[in-house]
Amino acid sequence: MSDRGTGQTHTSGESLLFLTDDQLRRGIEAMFFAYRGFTADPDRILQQYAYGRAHHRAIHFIKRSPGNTVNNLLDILGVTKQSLNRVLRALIADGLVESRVGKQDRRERHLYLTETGQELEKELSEAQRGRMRAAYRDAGPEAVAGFRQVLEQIMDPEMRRHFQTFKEGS
Amino acid sequence: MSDRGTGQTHTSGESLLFLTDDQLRRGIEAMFFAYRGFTADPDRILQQYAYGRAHHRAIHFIKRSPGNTVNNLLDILGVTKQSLNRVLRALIADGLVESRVGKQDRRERHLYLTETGQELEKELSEAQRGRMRAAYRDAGPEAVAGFRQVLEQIMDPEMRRHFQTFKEGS
DNA sequence: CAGTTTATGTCAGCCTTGTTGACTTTCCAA
DNA sequence: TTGGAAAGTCAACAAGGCTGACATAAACTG
Repeated sequence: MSDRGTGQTHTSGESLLFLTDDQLRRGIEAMFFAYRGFTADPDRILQQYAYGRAHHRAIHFIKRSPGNTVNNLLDILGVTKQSLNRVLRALIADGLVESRVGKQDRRERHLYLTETGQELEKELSEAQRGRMRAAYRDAGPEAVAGFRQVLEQIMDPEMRRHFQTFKEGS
Repeated sequence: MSDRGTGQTHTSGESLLFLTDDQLRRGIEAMFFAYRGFTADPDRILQQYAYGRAHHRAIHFIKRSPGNTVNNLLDILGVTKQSLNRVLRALIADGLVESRVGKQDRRERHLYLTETGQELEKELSEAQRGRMRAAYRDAGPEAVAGFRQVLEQIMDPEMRRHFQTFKEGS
């Protein structure tokens, strides 16, 4: 099983063994298991506040670019406005997010974290960064560069747009 | 924001700029966007069969180690037996998975893909591998090694056990 | 052999988070 | 002034998590 021709061949004398189906399968499983770990710590925290991952995602991207419109957030998160709205309504009602009417275009709502929202964001992101920091440290800077490179290639091109690519130098 | 002390320091003269909160944030977002791409192709296929990601995961791990018991699968997938059972029931009813009573221990059920199950598995994994292969090829073997290293560090230790580590050499 | 533990399955009910469809309000712009 | 975009809301539904309770069969243990 899984030793179909693809990837077993060689081109231009370079070994392409890292492209075998079995290597790809390992990569796939690594993504699966790692993503579980990646979300585990924030999930535990969110439970205490009766929130879910959807709330975390909204909080994260509002923190990243405060004043973002709902439409923009919808595009980034890739969910329907009804789905996002339910989450935002809860966060606004609980005083974690503030929705301000746009000044140029008063149809738009610009989203900001309140003080309380900042606090939860910090708690969540510190937990998540803690794990990432440990992983980065153990793997080293070169591995991290490869990690980021591969992840960026896995993304849909439209998502790569939202992902502010790390430009090195300086 | 996000320029707290951690990671900005230097130890033993080595630059630890890759551990800044901002770099970590980028890694976190990369995981988020990449995971979306990672599941996008199989998701599209599954929709045609009225299955979901949960079915894909079960199919994947039954394919990976045929004859696995339900308990083992539960451990790998990290869901409740009720949740897995719902999925397995559908797959068995649809003739994609076969459940055989254990020979040593007749309480156990050993799971196998049927011919039809193999076919769907192939369709799903070829789609998913296609994206991974392209990403791997574009990033190159060294980036892939780093990618795998970091992912393995992100996992929970218990999950690392299930993840058959790639041992290089020959 | 009796009692306990283990593996599995199943029913019922709940929650989160995604979906679609329909409809309203606001308001910009042609 | 009218069309359409942006945003919000209501309703209904589905997938796939969860807990709790319970049933069965098999294996294990004293």
